Amino acid sequence: MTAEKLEVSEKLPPRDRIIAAARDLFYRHGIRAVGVDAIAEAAGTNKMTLYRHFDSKDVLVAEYLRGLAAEKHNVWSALEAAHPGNPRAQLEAWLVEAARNVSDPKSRGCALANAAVELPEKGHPARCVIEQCKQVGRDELAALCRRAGARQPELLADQLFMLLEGALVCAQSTGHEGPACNFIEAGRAIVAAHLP
Amino acid sequence: MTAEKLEVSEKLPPRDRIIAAARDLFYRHGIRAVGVDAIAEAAGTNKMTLYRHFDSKDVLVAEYLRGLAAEKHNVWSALEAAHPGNPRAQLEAWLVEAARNVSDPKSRGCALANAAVELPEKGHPARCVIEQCKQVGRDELAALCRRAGARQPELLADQLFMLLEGALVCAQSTGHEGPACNFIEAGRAIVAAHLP
DNA sequence: TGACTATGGTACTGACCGGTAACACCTGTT
DNA sequence: AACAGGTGTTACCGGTCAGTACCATAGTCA
Repeated sequence: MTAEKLEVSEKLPPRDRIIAAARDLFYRHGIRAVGVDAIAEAAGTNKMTLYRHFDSKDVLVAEYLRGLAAEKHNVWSALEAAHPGNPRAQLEAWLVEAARNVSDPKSRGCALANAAVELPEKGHPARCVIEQCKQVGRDELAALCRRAGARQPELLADQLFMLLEGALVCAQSTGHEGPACNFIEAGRAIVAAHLP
Repeated sequence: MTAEKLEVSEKLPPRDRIIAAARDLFYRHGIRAVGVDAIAEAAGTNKMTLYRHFDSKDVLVAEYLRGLAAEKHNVWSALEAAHPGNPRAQLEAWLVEAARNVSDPKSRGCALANAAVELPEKGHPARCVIEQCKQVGRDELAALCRRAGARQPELLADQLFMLLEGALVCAQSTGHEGPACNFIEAGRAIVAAHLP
């Protein structure tokens, strides 16, 4: 854990470097396992500067998750841009992209879901970020399923959503050679069963 | 976190009380969030007695998970006993039992999967317990799917396994009113698509 | 009675945690 | 030259963590 050298671009302002370091360390080792000292060191700065930008570790965690949620939100417009007016192709592309995440050997699951496991306290500032991001993701997926002509778009979206979350957590428990490697095949079968 | 009173049967030997307290606290608050002092206090004993029975916190964690894994293993014989010679009914009963876990408001997901999220270090003594338990569970489920006459029993088992893991983690992220409440409907649809 | 074992109680160590105080520096602006 | 704001550095605080030393007690068996 010590001497985590700064792999972060030097020219960025300290706040951005801290966020980048937090992303890396929180994701790889877990939120509770990483101290603010380690983050500051990996960011090439120190604890004082960190606390000048974030009131506490908890709000840094929330900010870290907010950044990830914002990036996830961009996925939907990217899908529309890649296959304009073709929701079925967008759904297939969503499956492919999700499978890529699942099978990535560096993957350690969904950072939001992992944070929900690590931070069960009801009032933690990160929890509203988690819940809102997951809710938005499911609703976007349901809208896509509806545009694709699914007979029960809400049910299809829930099935795919649970399948993806399950694949990501399976990859952490049983490794990437377990049930997770059947993710895309399972997803395609579910989609096919819902489309006329 | 302080003054977690001992809800543990008094007459059990200290080792059993410690395991029982660890189960409760580790599951509710997370493994890294609970110290050995809190476990000893909740067990009605003290830290010294705890360390006389467990070499370290890490082996206590492994023992805690081993106990859960052993209980999970009993589920399969219970299913066979409840519906002898009727694998399709066993599969439906498995779904019902899983849905009961998913929708339980006290549920905080699968303790094994949560531990895998909290303990990413490769050499942790808990990791082999987690991997073995999950592997056995999936294989038992696949065997049941085969007995039930599924056309692709391995694929069906992986689908159901991922669906369950996903439902459990969804319940922690988006609450029990999110996609998780469609678990049993989703599971039945998947099963129906695989049975002739 | 005496000896042995398991347990309880207290106090401690050394490390680490989140968070803060005080001060030096550097850079740009005017 | 004077100032101001953001940054770096060091040291510190109180608390908690995992783990241990030491001793007192209770029960059990001989």
